[in-house]
Amino acid sequence: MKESLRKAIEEAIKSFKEDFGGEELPSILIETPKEEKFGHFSTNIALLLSSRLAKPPRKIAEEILKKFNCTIVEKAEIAGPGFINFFITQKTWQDLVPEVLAKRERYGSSDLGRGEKIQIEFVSANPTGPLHIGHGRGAAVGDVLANILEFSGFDVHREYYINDVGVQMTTLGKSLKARYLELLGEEVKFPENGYPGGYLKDVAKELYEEVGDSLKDKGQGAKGKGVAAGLSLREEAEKADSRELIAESLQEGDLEFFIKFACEKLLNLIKKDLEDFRVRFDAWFSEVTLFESGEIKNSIELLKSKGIIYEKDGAWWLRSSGSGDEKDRVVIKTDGATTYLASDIAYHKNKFERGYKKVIDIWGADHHGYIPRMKSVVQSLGYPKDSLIVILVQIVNLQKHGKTVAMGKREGQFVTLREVMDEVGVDACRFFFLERKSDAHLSFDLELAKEHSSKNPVYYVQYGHARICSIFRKAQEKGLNLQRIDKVDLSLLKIEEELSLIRKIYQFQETIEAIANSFEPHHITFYLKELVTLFHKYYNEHPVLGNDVSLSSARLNLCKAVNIVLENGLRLLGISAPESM
RNA sequence: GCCUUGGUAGCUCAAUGGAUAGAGCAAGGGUCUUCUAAGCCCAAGAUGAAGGUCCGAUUCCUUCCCAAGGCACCA
Repeated sequence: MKESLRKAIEEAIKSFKEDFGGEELPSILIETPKEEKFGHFSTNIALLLSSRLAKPPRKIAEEILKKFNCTIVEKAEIAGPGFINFFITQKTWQDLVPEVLAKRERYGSSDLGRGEKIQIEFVSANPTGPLHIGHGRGAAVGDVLANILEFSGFDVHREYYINDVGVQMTTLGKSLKARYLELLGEEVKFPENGYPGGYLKDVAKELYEEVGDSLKDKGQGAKGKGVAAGLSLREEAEKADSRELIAESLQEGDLEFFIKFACEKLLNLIKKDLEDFRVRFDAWFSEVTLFESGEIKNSIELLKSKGIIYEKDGAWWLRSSGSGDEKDRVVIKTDGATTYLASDIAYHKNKFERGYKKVIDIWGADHHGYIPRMKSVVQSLGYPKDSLIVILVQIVNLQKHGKTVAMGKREGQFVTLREVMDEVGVDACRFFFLERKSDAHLSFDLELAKEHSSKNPVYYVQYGHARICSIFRKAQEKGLNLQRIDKVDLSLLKIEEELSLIRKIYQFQETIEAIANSFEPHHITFYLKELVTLFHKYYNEHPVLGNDVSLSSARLNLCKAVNIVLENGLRLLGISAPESM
C-alpha cells in the first residue's frame, strides 16, 4: 500500500529533478498521521523541497498533486504548512481483511532480514544465585526481540553466556562450604562478601543428601586459586595446555568441588526459572570452554600480533582508547591472571567467527561504560563497529508498600523473578516488562500488581481476544458460521469504526518492521493496546451479530482478522490469548 | 571532576524532526433488559530552565539544574 503510494509520489516529483542540479532529491517519507483527519498517510516532501526550490511549500504541493496519480488514493489534499495528506479508498482497506485471514499466523511477518544470521545474547546472569526481577526484564526484552526478529526473517540464535570463571565463583564456593559446614553443626564464620541468600542453604542440603559429611575436611587449603581466580596465562601460556592448567587448579583447591556443585545447581535453578518464564535459549555458552579451547590465549595472541594488545608496567593492555574508549584497559594482570575483558574478547571473536552478521548483547544499564571498549574490540578483530549492537536494560525499581526495595545479591535481600512471576503471573509480568523502553527506568509496584492485577493492561488486551471468541461462540449458537471469505460482501464494512480498525490492523506490519529496525520491542504492547481499544469501542457501539446476515458475516470476518493480529502479537510477546476470561 | 541514560498530567509511561504532545492508574460524572461492565462515554490535567539550528523541536546542538548509573591490574 505504502509502496504504491511512494512510487506515485516519486513519479510526480520527477520534474523537480533538473532544478536540483543533478543532486538526489530528498527521500520520500510517508508517515501515518496521529489523527485520521490528516489523512491515512501523509508526506512532507513539499516542505523538504521548498528551501531548495525557493518556492513556498504549499505551491510545490499543488504542483505535485497536479501530476499525481495513484489508483488506491481516493483523495489527496494539502494541509497545514504544506503536508500532502492521502486518503485511501475504502475498497483498498476492505481488501486487507481477506489478506489477513489468508496469512493467519504469518500476518505481520516478512523477509526483512533475508535470512541473515543474527545472534542475541541475553540474561547471562552469573550462576551465583536465582534470577532477580531485573534479570527478568532483560529476559523478556531479549526473548520478545528475538521472536520479532525471527518473525521478520532473520535467522536468530539465542544464547546465554555463563560466567563460570572468576572471583565470584570462588566466593560462591566458599559460601556454599560455609553453609555446608553449618549444616553439619560446625561453627563457621560466613565469608566476607559471601552470598548470604537462603538459597545456598538449600543447595547445602542437597549436597549433604548426596555426599553426607564426607566433605567436612575438604577445601581447607583453597585460597582463591584455581579456575575461580582466573587462569595464570602469562607464564604458563607457552608451556602448558589450558586444560592441564585447569586440572592442576582443581587439585590445588578442593574448594573446586563446592564451586562446581553450587554452579551446577544454581544454573539449573536459573534454567528452570527461564523455562517457566517462557524464555528459550538455543545455547548455553560456558566461559570455561574459552579457556579449555585455547581461544582466550589465541585471541590475545592475535591482538598482540596486531599491536592492539601491548605490555606496559608488567601488564598487558588493550589499546581501546583510540576508538572511543576513555583509556586503555588491562587484559592480563601483573599476576598473570586474565581479566573479564580477555574472556569477552575471546567470546565475541567466537561469535563473529560463527558467521553472525549482527551480534546483539543485552546488558544491564550498569554496564554501559563497557560499550566503547567492546565496540573497540569488535573493530580490532576486523568487524564493523555497528555489527555489535548493545541494548541496555535499565534497572527495575521494585516498589513495595510505597518504598523502594534495595536490590543486589550482596545485600541478600532481593526479589526474585520466581517470586514475581508466581505472584503476578507470567503473562502480566512479561507484558509489564515490555511496556517501557528498555533503557528507561521501570518502576514495578509489586503490591499494586498483586492487589489490582485485574487493572493490568495485559488483561485489557486479552479481554479483547476473549470477547471476540465469545462472539464466535454466540454466532455458532445462532447458526451463523464464518463464511468463506470470497462469499462475503466486505463492502459492507464501511462505518468509521470498522475502517479505523482495519487501518490499525494494517499498522501491525509497520510496527513489527519498526521494531526489527530499531530493536525496541516495547512498541508492540502499545500497538496491541491501541488495536484493542478500537475494538472495544466498536464492540460497544455496533453489534456484530444482527438480523442482517450478510452484514454479520462481514463483521465476523473483521473480528476474525482482529483476533489473528491479537494472537500474533500476544504470541510474539510470549503471552497467552485466552478464549474466555 | 569526567562519561552514559533519564527529566513529559497527582503517579507510571508513549510520541521514525511534524499539524491540536497520547495512554493507563488515581481523582470527578455517566453507562449492564441488548454478542463478556476485566468494557464504553463525558470532563479535568504535562514537555526541568535558558539559548541555538530549522518552514516546524518533547525529539538535534550548547549551558545550567535534578535523578539513577558508570568511571579498577573487580565481575
